[in-house]
Amino acid sequence: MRKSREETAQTRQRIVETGAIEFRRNGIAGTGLADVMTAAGLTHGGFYRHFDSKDALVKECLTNALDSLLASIETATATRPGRAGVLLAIDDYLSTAHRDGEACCPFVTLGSELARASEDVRDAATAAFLKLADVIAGHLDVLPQAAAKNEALVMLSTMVGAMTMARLVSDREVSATILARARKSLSQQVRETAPPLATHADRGRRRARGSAK
Amino acid sequence: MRKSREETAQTRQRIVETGAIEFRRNGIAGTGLADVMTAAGLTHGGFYRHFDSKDALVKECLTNALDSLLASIETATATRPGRAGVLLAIDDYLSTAHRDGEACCPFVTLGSELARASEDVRDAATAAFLKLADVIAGHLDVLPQAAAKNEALVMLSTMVGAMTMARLVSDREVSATILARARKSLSQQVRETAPPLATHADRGRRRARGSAK
DNA sequence: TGTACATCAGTGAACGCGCGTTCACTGATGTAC
DNA sequence: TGTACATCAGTGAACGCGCGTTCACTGATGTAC
Repeated sequence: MRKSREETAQTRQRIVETGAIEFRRNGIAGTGLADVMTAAGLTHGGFYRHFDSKDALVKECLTNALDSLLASIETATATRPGRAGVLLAIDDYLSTAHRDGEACCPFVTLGSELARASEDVRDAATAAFLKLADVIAGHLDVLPQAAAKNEALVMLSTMVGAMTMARLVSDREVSATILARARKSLSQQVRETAPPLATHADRGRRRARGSAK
Repeated sequence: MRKSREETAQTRQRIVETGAIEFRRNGIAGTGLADVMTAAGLTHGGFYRHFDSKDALVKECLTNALDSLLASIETATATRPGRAGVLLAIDDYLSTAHRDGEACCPFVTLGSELARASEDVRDAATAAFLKLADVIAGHLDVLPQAAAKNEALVMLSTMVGAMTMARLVSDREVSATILARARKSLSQQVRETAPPLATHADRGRRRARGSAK
């Protein structure tokens, strides 16, 4: 039953992609290797031809999921220049489609489990989180990059927290409200983003919207 | 070996408190009943004299943990009137002590697992989250309560998200940065909180800090 | 108040089950000549 | 290019282990008279 090199590589990829979905659906501890292999159309015995251990699979699946997340946020931000791109990414992330989909953010679907994962796995998660912050920060172009990255870290935290709560809450209406208010709050935050010393444009905008008539 | 009614009640309480810590430490799926019972100084066989199932224990432990969280936030907010109390609660929650302690917020330590928990468990979590939002909203007294509650939902989401990321990140410095920037951002948000139509005091404060000079 | 009996908290062994991992085996693929 | 052999992807059974749950048993507590 030996398979060709190409087929082997495809099988391996299929296991990773299946696992990336299954782990997010049922959690790391809640997903057995047999579950993943069956979902990938295989029997569990062949698992160790492709991976050294469950943890090795978890790491690859997480990396796969994080890459997808990064790609989707890069796509969204790239659609429009500057802060407008960030607004789009926020609305995508904080959508009910993202909440209910099988590709939901791994920081949300696996968040509490990742805190207890192996150093390897946590390193991968950390790197991806910082890369995400860089992408967001790159579009907060009215700020110095150091300040923008700090802003991005908080914005991403709000996104992860809001999605986490939107998923764990048992009331659909509350869930939708959490997402909607987080979208509104973050959008406003992005629009109000301004460098430490106000620019001319910013001063005009602030006066027009805020305290004056 | 029968115990007195008082002893029995104490034992039960001890199991719940031990479980509330163990489940947060190792996750729900990662904590066995034998682990909890041993940590409570008992053998696992006696478990079913106190609870119907693991899920029943989980529910009680979660409720216990959520009550503690609510109490700590109520205590912090009650220390100072109005928004100053909220600032205190934010700093408490987003501290490294809270991050590293055994009483860390269950939305953080169990977040992704709770999304897959029984309806019972999720109902309890939902009620607690809304109660927390009410406590925070009650102290955002410059806003109408409906608006204040919406603000509170987003603020709590940011707190949960920032703590989640601070725990899962493998780099201690990044972890501290996430907490620090979330504290700063939320504090500023609370201080800038203003009713839909700016008050005199607010207008003066905004002019002094922002665009003028 | 004292006595006899029923109750039941806690112990420790056992249950079936699913887990991660290993292994003998199969037969198509890859390699060496 | 063709042939002989080695490799190895995948199967299905088996491994030891820990899980949630059950149970017979013990003996102190609670209750009834």
